[in-house]
Amino acid sequence: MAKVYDPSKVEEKWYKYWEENGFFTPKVEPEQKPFSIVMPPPNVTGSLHLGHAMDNTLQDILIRFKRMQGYNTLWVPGTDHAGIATQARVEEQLAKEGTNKHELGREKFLERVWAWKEEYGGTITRQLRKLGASCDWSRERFTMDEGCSRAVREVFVKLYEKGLIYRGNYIVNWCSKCHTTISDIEVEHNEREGNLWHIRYPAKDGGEGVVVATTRPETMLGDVAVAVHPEDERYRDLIGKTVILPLMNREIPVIADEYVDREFGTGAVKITPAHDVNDFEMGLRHNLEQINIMNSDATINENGGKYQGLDRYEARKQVVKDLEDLGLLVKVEPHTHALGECYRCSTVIEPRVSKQWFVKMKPLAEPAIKVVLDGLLRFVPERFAKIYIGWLENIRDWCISRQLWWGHRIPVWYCQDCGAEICVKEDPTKCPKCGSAQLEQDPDVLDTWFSSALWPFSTMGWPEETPELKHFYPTSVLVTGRDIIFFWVARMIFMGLEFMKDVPFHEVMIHGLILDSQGRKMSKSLGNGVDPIEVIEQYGADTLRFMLITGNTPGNDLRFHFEKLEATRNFLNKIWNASRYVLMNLEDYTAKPRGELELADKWILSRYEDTAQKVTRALERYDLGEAGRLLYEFIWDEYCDWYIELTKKRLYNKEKPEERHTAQSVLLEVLEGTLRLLHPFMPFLTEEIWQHLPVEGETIMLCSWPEVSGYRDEQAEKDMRILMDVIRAVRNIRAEVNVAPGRKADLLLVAPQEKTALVLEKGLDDIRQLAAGENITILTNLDKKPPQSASAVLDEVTVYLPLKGLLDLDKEIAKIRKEITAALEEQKRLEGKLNNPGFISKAPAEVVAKEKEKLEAVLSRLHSLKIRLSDLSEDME
RNA sequence: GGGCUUGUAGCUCAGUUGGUCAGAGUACCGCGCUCACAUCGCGGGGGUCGGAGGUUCGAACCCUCUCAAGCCCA
Repeated sequence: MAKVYDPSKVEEKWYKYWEENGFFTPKVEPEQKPFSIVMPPPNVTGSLHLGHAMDNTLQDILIRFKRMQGYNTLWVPGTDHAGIATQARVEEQLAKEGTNKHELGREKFLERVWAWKEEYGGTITRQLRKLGASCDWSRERFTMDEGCSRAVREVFVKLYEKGLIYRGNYIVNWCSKCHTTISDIEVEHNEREGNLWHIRYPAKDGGEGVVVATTRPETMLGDVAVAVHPEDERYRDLIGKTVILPLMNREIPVIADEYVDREFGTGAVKITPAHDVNDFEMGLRHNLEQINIMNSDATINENGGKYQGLDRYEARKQVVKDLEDLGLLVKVEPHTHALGECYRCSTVIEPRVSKQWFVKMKPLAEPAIKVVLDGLLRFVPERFAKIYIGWLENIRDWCISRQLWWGHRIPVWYCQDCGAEICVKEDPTKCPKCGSAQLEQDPDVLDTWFSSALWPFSTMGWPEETPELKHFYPTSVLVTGRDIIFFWVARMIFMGLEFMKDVPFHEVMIHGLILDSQGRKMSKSLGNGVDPIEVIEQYGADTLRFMLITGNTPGNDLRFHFEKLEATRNFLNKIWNASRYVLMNLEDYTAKPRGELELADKWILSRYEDTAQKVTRALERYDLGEAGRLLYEFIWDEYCDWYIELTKKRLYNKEKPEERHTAQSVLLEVLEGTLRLLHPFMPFLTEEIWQHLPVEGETIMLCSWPEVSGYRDEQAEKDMRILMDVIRAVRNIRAEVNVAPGRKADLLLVAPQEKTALVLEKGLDDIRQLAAGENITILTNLDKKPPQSASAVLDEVTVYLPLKGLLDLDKEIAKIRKEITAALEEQKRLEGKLNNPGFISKAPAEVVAKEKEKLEAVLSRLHSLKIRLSDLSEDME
């Protein structure tokens, strides 16, 4: 084995081994307990980013953990057809070729998209393999594949028949660049600098009229009214009057509506029902006309008079200029306001009235709220449940039609003869009403999230009643980022409840985002993104995985630092080298019952057991960071820094083969168990090492999870602590008085308690080795004054390191005095506590006992310190 | 405007239901290439736990207010 672990040499090999041997692919075993996850399908257009890397690492850890625990484990991977994104890619391609989708025609265009998907769509799934994801690729799905499409069709038709899908003329969010409608949650609101233009609308009767304030002067071309608050004194007389819309010279009424905010602007607001959501609703209340003044590319249309053909922002400039010329522009003031932008391309959204398909949300939302309130579906961390519920309680109908070609086509046909609307599972050939064959299918496709909402059951074969569906649905847990709770999580829940009559998963584990080192979101525009594949190439997948899940707590964001990666890589290397040590000393090892255990053996076995228990518990409550931390501490601080060192004397002494064998056996047992605990986190490293170990089996990933045996040896842990404290104390003294590490030193250890002395006696060799001691004397009672020494006073032991005239007495005395002061303070604090009747009567007995123990320890130490001080003082004389 | 999260050592973060809590990694300082590892070992300095008040025998941890940063929704 090399001195340094090189992940690039082993990762690909093991992944291939696992995948080719079908280790990721479960057989459906109805009598076994199932554990299943559906992977949030990344966009086919995408490549892996750190968010995916973290999300899938979390899932892989859970899956590998449960697999080892013996669950029948299924992790379904797949990709999403990503309507807008994918279509845009192909359109770009066509543009380069000097053509466009309209020249190609719908059918040919879709062929191109499929071809594109075949060629580039595999990128992200290849990258997931590099990450080590143990998902079942034999069940990989795509939201546009045959099965998923059938599910979409089934769901649409059923919802339609139930009256939950309808077509209506409403104001929707239009992206003039993507050229499609988007749903409310696909709109991002960002603060932008703008102006508030104050414009006078003169009265028809020649009066002053009214001044309105607006952030969008160009929309006045579509104004149909001016609204004021009914109780606004300023405008009371105007209500019901008519004003003249400048530029268009249209007569429009002044109406009263409570929606108007008197404080904002002038208190009078222009009403453009076709281009503003609130105006739209007010328009319905007052039965106002909707005048659409824009084309789909956000240029002014024929309803905009002389402004026709201008882009909306050009039109704005022109309108403002013309108003100014007319003397109707009263004032302009700077104003920041939230603008709706397209989540994909950041183009400012244009509210627009058009005929779209909607899902009626109220009836679907109610049960989705209930399952969470009833605890049938749990969010981890819990606080995300509130966000989820809050959203569903205020939900508006879901606009599901998109003006794209790539996606699930809306399964509705219109009879060209009788006008019938036909929605059926199989494509119709003639109108069921009039028999006409003149049918035309709706040109739009469905929102991509419509199909992903079905993911938990569509991937398992629904609407067929497959064995997978029966066994693995509901899935166990969904792991995803908090940014798609609305887009995806909520929709899966109500669809699952509606069509499977059961939740799609029992728990939702929400994790945070990955930020750059300065705490900013990673984004293309900032150029601060980090490519996980490059990280994997440089540091290995295990290092990336471990780094992504440690150092933070569930639900919180994580800052990405290369220093953290390096620290993790070093940890991997540490494990590698600890394993090397074990392996190098295992040549003559044979598995047979071992002899008597030493204190160190009992100690490490007990610590291992404790670690295994805590790691298991942490994983079960989805606290993966904590589990990783526990393993880090156990491996580095306990197994490497102490246990390995403590075994050296036995391993390097071949004269006592039995003792050597015992050490080998415990080293191996603990290492092997620890590797299994570590495997979900670092699949590649653990497999590579495990394969070198003298153990049975095909792969570590199918080994059983270390069972909790309940073995703990409190006494061993306590005794070991004494030994460790003494060793640390000696090292400390040596460093303080500058005794070269290589130089041996004599030691005098005084332990008043017989049992403590016995522990030291037994640990003599260990102290000698780890503290570089030469002649070590252990006494229970110091009958004569010790030689000139540097010393350390512990609770149960006083350590002397004789220094034959080298000692700086002043310094030593000062040190002891300082310690006495500290000890006295602690004594005071503890006594104060124990003399407090409130504490004695109200605190639990264990706590009181603990404090008493502490006091005794302090008193004992204080006693030793005083003796020490008087001895030193005598030396001074 | 409503809601959520965060504010603990120079930096990045832990701190499970209030009682060895004041921690880890990193950075920094000393000493060491001892036959697993210098991607290392040993030792060390460093924080009035954002601020104020309250509950309690006892608060980084619970309550109120307040300041700061970020996110979501309107």
